[in-house]
Amino acid sequence: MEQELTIQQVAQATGLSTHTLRYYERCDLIAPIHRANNGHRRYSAQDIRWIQFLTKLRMTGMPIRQIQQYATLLRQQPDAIQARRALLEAHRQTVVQHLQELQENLAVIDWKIQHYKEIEENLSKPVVPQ
Amino acid sequence: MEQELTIQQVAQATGLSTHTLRYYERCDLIAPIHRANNGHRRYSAQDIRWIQFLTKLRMTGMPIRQIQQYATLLRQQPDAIQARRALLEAHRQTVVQHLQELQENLAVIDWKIQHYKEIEENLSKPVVPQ
DNA sequence: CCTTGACTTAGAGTCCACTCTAACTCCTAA
DNA sequence: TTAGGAGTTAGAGTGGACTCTAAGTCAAGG
Repeated sequence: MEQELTIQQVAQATGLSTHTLRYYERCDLIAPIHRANNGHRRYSAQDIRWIQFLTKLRMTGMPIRQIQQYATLLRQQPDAIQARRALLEAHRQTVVQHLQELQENLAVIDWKIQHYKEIEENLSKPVVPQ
Repeated sequence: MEQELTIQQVAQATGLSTHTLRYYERCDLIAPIHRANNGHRRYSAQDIRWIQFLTKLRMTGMPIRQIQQYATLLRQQPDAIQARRALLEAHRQTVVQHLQELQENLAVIDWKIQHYKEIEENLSKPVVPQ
């Protein structure tokens, strides 16, 4: 009943390459994956949920080191909810800050684009207006 | 009258290291800076304005290669306003997308934090309520 | 039997953006 | 006149996160 997926299927499902999936496992971002008789990896639904979440952590810029810590908490102290929450909240703060910074810088770029538009318009005006 | 700044002062003003300032110049992100008699760099107000803007481009994730292109347009075809605008608008789009992605992923992280909070609350409740 | 193709591993290579080093030149103040 | 400090250069080194390679195993199909 337990549907287990091959590394290819997981790559498809998560958008990661098979290389990256193995790399993450080597780095302990992912706990050792269950193997089929032939030694091939078989990912459980659990595994996939975790990989999807860790991808979100990566995409928000959490470094591998920190994800390692989180993953370790998850595996070695499944009861350490507070520690996990603390880690996520710290990360949340840096993401919020990064977002703000991005927005501010984007505003400057927008301003510049607007500025260029105005110049372009003036250039296209007839030399002697009216 | 023209206040020209030393590399140290520019580092101070922009938050970049002197190393990075020289590196940017070597990579042609910054045009060759005017030199004092002793060969030391002297940055003009213009230079500083450009460095500040390029820092915003970097902080929004524009790769060095692309900033090189923009800088080249700026120096070699000061009239190519349209090309510059096109470049910035393309970048703008990727930033907007990245922002959106960040926000979505942040929402998932927030949700997880919330989830942990609830678990913590339940754990702290008396075993036999009421 | 032999090939094909999906997997395995350890380890090497790549890309990006810095960041640092070593050897050197000047200038100034003790 | 010499010691310190701020510059200069070319080029090497670093850190992070992949990404790829080579050599091997194994199962199924022709």
